[in-house]
Amino acid sequence: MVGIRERARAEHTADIVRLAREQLERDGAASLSLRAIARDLGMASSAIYRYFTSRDELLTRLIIDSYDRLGEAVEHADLAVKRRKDFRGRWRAMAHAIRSWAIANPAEHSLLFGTPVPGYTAPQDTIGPASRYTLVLIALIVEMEAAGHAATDKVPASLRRDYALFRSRFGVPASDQMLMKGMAAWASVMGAINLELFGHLNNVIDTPGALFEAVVELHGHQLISGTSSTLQTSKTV
Amino acid sequence: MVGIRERARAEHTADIVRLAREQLERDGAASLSLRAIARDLGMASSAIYRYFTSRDELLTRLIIDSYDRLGEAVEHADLAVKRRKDFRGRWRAMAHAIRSWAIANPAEHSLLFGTPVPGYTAPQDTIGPASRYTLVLIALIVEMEAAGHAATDKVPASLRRDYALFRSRFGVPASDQMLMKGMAAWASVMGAINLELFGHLNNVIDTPGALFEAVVELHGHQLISGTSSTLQTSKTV
DNA sequence: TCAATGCAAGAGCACTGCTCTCATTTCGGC
DNA sequence: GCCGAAATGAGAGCAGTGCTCTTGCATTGA
Repeated sequence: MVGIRERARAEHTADIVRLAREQLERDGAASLSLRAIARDLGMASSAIYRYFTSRDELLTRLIIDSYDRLGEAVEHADLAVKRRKDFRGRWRAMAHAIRSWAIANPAEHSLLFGTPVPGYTAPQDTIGPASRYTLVLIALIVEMEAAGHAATDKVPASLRRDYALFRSRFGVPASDQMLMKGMAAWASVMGAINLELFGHLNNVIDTPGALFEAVVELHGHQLISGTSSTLQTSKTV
Repeated sequence: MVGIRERARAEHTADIVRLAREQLERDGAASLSLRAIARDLGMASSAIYRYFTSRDELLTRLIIDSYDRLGEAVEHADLAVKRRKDFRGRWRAMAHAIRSWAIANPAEHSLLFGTPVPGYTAPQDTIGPASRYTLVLIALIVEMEAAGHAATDKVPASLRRDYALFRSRFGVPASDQMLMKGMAAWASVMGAINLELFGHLNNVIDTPGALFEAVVELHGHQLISGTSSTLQTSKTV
């Protein structure tokens, strides 16, 4: 039997989160106000603290939810590619999914990938959901390698230990080379999206989507081809 | 003859900016407080408004200054490479300069490349200084191309008009291909730095500097080599 | 010398996160 | 069903914020 109180508590918590998300989407994370939420809910501002001990805790909840939504969007985009061996198509799909989600939810994207809120340190709860969208990417490069897409680039010695740790820590059977390429591709995609969303292309280029596509294609090449161009040359000559 | 008043005004303005920058470095942009600055200066908070009409105006001043410092750092790093034809070395130098500056000045970096302050829209004054560090990059690819480093990658049709506009708007004599590679390299570098500084590599990799280096090398290849790997293959075969 | 201007201070407004107290409502054991 | 314990909500209040307005004083240029 679920008590009246328990039920009301769940509802109120959900209401707070819902209103917080609306406010977040409208005004951005920085101007998220507990008092405003309380007003909208018709309750005293102090009552909010029965559900969230601080503004940061509410923010953490929003962050976790956002990571989850992003992860879901990317997973969905990947699974929508029917030919599972079409690695380039899957790479395109997930990269564009990240960008589309960011454009559709700019405030959430900023919350996740923008300036960390000062004084706020992400608690352990966030690192699980935070990795969800990257797991899709990792799965891709693992499958690629299993399908014979070996990479032969030179890997800086300084990274080998990191990659070894990464492999054992997350149980990812991918080569150093593939991990390096994958992370570089990841960084590029996130960088292009950030530049676009944070206005750094405003007076530079009119169709940021096209630039993004160029970045995606370029790293698609990198991922698919066995080596980067210079080494390729010395091999084919 | 410079009046007492004029002199005092300049000094006070400089003091305000100096204290603001100290506060920025210590606590981040979000918690920059005019009242705190006024306290440190031993003056009434309302007096600050004689020098800056709003908090945003002070922030704008800090942004412009930061862009200028970043630009200076990158220019300096580029000029420190004596062999001007060592394009790869120059690319490395400027990429690492951007990262070093960001690590040395995390709050400033966040101010420039993090979440835009809500409700704040960058005035025209900022776009000049904002482009300073990118001009170094642009100069590099122009010189590279002049030295015969032509790129033959396929350029998406959707970007041609943008690049044509870019060329005429900024008077940059670079090919579509080179512009595309340059922007992709730029996005990657900024992306890797943001991921590192905003904590997204925290539980992933222990030596972010090494990952950054890998990204830099990868795009160094891209910039130097005539084509990306796939096209290269079809040419050399 | 004197009016005009620049400037600093102080009070005040509307807002924020957060804490404390106090009354009310619900819950679980008897 | 009763009663103490726990959960909950309201309200006042603290310390802080950006910003405005008035008021008095100091500097300036004619």
